[in-house]
Amino acid sequence: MPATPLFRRIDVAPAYQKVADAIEREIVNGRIKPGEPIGTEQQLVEQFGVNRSTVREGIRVLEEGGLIRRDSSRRLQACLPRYNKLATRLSRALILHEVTFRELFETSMTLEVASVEGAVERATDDNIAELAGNLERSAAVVGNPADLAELDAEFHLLMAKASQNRVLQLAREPAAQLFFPTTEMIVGGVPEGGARLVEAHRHILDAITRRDKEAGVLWTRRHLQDWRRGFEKIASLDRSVEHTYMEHVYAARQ
Amino acid sequence: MPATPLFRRIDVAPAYQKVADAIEREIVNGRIKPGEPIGTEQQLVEQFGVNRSTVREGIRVLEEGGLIRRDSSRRLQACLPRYNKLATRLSRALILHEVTFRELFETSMTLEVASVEGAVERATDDNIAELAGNLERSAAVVGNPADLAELDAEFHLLMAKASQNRVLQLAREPAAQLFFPTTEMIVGGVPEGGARLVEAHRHILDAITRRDKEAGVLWTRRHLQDWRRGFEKIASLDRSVEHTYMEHVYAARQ
DNA sequence: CTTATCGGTTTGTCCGACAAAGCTAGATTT
DNA sequence: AAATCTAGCTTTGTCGGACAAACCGATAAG
Repeated sequence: MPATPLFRRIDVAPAYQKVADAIEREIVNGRIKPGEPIGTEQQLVEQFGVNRSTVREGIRVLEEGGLIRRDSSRRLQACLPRYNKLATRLSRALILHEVTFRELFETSMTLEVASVEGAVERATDDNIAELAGNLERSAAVVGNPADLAELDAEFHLLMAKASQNRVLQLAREPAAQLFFPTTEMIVGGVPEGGARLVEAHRHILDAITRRDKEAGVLWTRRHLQDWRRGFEKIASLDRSVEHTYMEHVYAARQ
Repeated sequence: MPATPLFRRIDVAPAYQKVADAIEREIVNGRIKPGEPIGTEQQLVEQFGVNRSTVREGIRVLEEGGLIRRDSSRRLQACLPRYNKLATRLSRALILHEVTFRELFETSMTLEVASVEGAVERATDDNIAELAGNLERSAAVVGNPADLAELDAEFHLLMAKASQNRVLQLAREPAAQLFFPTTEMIVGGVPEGGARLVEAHRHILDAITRRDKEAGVLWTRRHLQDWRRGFEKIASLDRSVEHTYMEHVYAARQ
């Protein structure tokens, strides 16, 4: 064998991958727009000249990647990758990498503060109405940790939406998916926890309405610091998210 | 038919999905550790009692999700989802959602500042050595926009790594993948652009070494503001990333 | 000790088939 | 004529079996 090979490994991507790539190209280039049909499996079989099993493997790849989906009648169509579907996989990755709540907290602090700053600058009346609706519902379930935790997650999601920054929305989602499920156990474990949470939301929304960035940031920080204090009463910030979930969150649900 | 149905649609996930879910569960809760073999397709066929085509569709789903991969000999094994593989999907999603460079810039500013703060607090000697190595190589190619752009992206990646915060590393990657490819055209288009970039990196690294957070943040902001000024000379911040890439980045490469 | 050879596995692909669910259009009822 | 029903066609999800190419391990030959 020559010291330097004359030919480099010729890379024959498997057929199902080529099928997936070909369809992906059409979508990413915009030749197939979101919502438009891709065609039936049989049509793809004819167009690509491969077996239906092969086509189906390619379809699974794209489906999991969020580029195509099946509509109500299971026909294939292109779609815009939904953030939270992708974020779910990222959250899973974070768990497997055994990140700690300290990392999660630090990053969420950064991203939530950025969210509120954006929201103060650019929230529309609709955004504010949505936040107000959330606040109202939260106030009504202040004694119910499970419902309140869900509404808390929604509040922060709406705040990110109000920032009108989709990159930020996307960036915060994986961390948020891991961060906010803990709210339930924290609110439940601290007396007055629910009331403090709603109070903080009220101040944040007020700051957004008055376009008062300083107040918005201040109350967001306080709100998250509250979370942190509550968390440290029941678990260590430096243990992995995975272990903590195993012991507290999942345990509580059984 | 009764006005309100007595039973709601029972949701039978397709078999390939159940296969994927079952394997995913084993990996996520640690019964199969990264690197461990999953078994051959035939074994999975026997264990799940479904057809091989069905198993293969499930495998595609997990493979695309980054939870399993095939080693050199194509045997299946569990693996840790690689951030940047997932980040690629997210970047694609951002393009399809037609985000603007303004959103990208704003979020990157937030995340890079958070990175440098973390790096100032927690960078190890190894991190600093890596950054110093990058700086040295950058200084050597200051006149070559393409190489310099690549090293710039690496510098910021190393900075995130030095923050010791994996959640932050993950959160910044999708934006970074879209943000930094533009550096080349900016450095190339502004006289002294390369020198200013290296100078900024030098100050940032210096601040990290001296644990001077204020200076680190200051120079990171300046560095990104430079990028922004350069960018605005050649394109609008408010146009979508997709269109801008079409016109500038891809065009320049042909 | 290296090279060559040869089964046995495993993957990637193909073919053909069928039940269940959805859709369509003609037939039937009101 | 409009609404409803029904039967047939289409499409998906799943299955069984098949085969070539690549890979692995071990044994035989140089």
